[in-house]
Amino acid sequence: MSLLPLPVTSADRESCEATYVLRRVGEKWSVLILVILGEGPMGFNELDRTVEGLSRRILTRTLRGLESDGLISRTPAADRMEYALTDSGQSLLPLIVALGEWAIEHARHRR
Amino acid sequence: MSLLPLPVTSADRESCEATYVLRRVGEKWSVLILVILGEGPMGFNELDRTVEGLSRRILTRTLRGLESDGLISRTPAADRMEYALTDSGQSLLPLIVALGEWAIEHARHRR
DNA sequence: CTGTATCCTAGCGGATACTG
DNA sequence: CAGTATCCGCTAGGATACAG
Repeated sequence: MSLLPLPVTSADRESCEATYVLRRVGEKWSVLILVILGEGPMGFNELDRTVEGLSRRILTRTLRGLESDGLISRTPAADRMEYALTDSGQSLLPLIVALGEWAIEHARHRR
Repeated sequence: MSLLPLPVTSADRESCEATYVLRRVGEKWSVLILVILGEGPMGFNELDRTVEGLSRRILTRTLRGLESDGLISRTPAADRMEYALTDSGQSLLPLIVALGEWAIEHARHRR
């Protein structure tokens, strides 16, 4: 039995819900932000200071992307913006962590 | 207890084995190719015909990428090239499928 | 059958400076 | 504190044509 309809058409791809999550996961900082927020909500500047090498511009865009996918929430708190995982984001986290652990177990042989 | 060292430095990121897999998974066709090869080895043209909307150029690059990550093998067979999942690729597949299933369960609310 | 060569576009990622 | 405005380089993705 087959997981996929073969041949795979463009329409199949467009209709596939999986692609957008995969793209998001492939972004440079998204997963890191998700893992960090997995340890608790944070403000914008707190995130900015926590992740070295990430500019505010990119942080903003990354947060917006995660928010538009419903993975994190963005709520104004007293004197700061607070970012936190949504239930959706919470439920995705273990899968991402599993991917990370897989990668660590399988030493890369590239290059 | 924390999964991460906080703050996260650039060096932490560079040393993290997870990133390259995440990037690969985020590529447009990689996961699809992995899933297809999960059903059995295939030749180049077979793949080309199976996946509609994927040019030979991009197919070549995708295959090379997966190969350089050790996820698929590329062996000359009688009158064709044969691509197949490696053990490494086999072991990654369930995690990818899990991600796909997660995405299907959680209807996107974007846009 | 299995690619390569060329050329092009869009978008990610980033540096730097400015804003309410 | 939480962003925006500009500008810029790199590369993923693709169209099209050619090659051994």
